[in-house]
Amino acid sequence: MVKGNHMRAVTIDDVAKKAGVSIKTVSRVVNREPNVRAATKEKVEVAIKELNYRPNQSARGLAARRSYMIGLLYDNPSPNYLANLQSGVLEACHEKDFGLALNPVSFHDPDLVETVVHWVRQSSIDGVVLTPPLTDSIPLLEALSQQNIPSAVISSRGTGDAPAALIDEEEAAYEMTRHLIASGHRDIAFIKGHPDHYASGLREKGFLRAMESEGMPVAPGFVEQGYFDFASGQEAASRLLDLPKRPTAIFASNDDMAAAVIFEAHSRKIDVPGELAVAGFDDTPLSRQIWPGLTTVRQPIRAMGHQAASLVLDTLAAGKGADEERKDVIQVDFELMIRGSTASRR
Amino acid sequence: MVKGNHMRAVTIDDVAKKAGVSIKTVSRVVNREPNVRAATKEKVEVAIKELNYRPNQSARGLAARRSYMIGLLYDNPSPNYLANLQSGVLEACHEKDFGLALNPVSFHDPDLVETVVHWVRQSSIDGVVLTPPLTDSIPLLEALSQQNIPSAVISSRGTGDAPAALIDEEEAAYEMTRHLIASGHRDIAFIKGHPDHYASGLREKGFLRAMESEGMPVAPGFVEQGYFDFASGQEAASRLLDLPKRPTAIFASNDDMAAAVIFEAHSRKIDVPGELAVAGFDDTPLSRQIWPGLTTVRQPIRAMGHQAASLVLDTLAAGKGADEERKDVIQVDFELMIRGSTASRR
DNA sequence: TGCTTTGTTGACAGCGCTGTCACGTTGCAT
DNA sequence: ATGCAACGTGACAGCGCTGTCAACAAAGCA
Repeated sequence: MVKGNHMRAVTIDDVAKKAGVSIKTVSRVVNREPNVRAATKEKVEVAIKELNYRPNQSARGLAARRSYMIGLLYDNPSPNYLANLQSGVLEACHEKDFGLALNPVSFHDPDLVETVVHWVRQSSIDGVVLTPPLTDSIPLLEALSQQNIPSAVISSRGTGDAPAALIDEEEAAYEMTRHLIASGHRDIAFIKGHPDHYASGLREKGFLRAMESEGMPVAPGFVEQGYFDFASGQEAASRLLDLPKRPTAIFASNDDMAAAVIFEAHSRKIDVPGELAVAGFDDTPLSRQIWPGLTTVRQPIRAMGHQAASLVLDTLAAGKGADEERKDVIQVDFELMIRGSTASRR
Repeated sequence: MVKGNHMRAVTIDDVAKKAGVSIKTVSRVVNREPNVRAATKEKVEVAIKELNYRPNQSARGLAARRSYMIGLLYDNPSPNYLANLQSGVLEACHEKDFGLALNPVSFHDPDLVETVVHWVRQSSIDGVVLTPPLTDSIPLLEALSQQNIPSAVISSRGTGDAPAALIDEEEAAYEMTRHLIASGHRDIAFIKGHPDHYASGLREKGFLRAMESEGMPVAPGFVEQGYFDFASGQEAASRLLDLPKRPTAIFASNDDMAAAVIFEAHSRKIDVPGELAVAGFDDTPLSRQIWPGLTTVRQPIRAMGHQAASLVLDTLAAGKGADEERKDVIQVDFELMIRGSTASRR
């Protein structure tokens, strides 16, 4: 039996030969360096495409003393969030011939900063993308910046000044609340998100602002603490529905908690949306898979992941360092997804 | 402001000098190669510790023509599946100081095999973990094996002979069906999984075997085709519930489709589980977040990911190649999760 | 026109490590 | 003792790429 045909991988030499230029020129094209004549560039690009050439990361890393990888840091996100985000980040990396290194960490790890910095140095990670709530850890952001590691944050950003891809959380919550009000609700309760997440505060602010702008008081006990997970949503819902005069609508800071509200309502034989309207935030698949469909805010996580990764990669390509302040903030559009759970009251 | 302190990293030369040996000997110690005298090894290890030396992965990868990375191949899995699996795989990689490279591909891509082989070759991926339905592509498995790339498959495996981490799908479906029967159901319908997935057939087989073993005929039209997604589940449910004599229980091949059945039942005011019992497969979070809670089969995806990755990594460590046939099959336990959606009939 | 400046390209020297091979040193059977 | 494995070690040549610098061409300027 013939052993595997170990055809040599396509190298920069092959491309250079095919394009009739030196390997250095190929290198220039690959790395988008300036000062390459358009015609030459074209030739090289054709050769690259024809041979389906991909630069060898190890060789690149060794020669350039970097890893050509960016890191994605996350702390126990919802599977859906992670999968979508990662898909976008991965795509951006792929476009720029970068690799992606995943690093699940714990926000409450006292050695978080040290761990991350060590990891970055150890693996020569060229840049990182942070997800909430890590995005709001000033010490972490500072350490990264001090190490000269370009980074970008997703979704929220507290007082940091890293580039970010996010939506206007407050405005989204504001509009959702107004939708509830427009549907005829006055007694609207709110379930807050995890306090570690800066965005939680923004969503709450949006809710309160909408209520206030309509001159509608928020009844005592109508704002409950949640932690973004189903269980905490269920507890909050339970307390809310136990209230002597219970709300006619509940706006939960994310879909999992909103689903919990619906679950709790169902098990108490409270009709949704007849007796209780429910709104969530995130537009997870869950929101379409429960009955009734959940009214929620859609944020394009995948696109945001792509944007954030691109911010990092562009910084890398441009400055070769993170010196120049490029405090970009890419604000993407959210969208209210109106479904059965807030169908108009009769 | 001082720019980052660019201390030169500790290299193998530093260690060699300090230990008074050649760099090759240091390399031997680092790679646990045999034929190094204990005393020498000791000296080197001390030097490594004192200098806090870490081998440069890029250099290692370049010289050894491997990447010290394994790949995870997947085709559009559910976010939950991916996140869990990946978490397990990542953990296994971390334990062995390996990196993980993700590669989303398309099962129906006519160039699938070529794409994957090229990717493996170009990035010097040392081994791969496959997820369904890629696990069932004989051409892919063969190409991988021919390229001498150790691989392991997750969940299902068709006629291939790669190492695998899986559950007894048929037995699980069998037991679930028996649970339904034990709960008093006779008119049980089944929604099949995606035909691309080998496991779909196994689940159906388990269902049919249970029905047969009880001498219960499966009514015509009681087996519907589904594709693992919510929409197809909804269509199948719709047809099933339109039947003149509709089933009293529906067993869907996964949770998403089961959720769709419940959704459809709800919107037709059919009480679950009173008038219709529903069972799923996978134990996704969704199964706990809908009302009523979904009876389903739990399979430890995360653990299976860990196992599969370990299979690959062990092969790598052992043979330096995938020559010796080590057709391991790790069968892990599933568990019936009985929840509200199949509560006993009165 | 001659001379500088700017743009474009390639030759070449490593980056830090591992594979190969050759050399010296043991241990063990004769 | 003697021969011959097996063991232990190091010299050296790359792995595929990028940084540096020098060569040369084109363009601008006096």
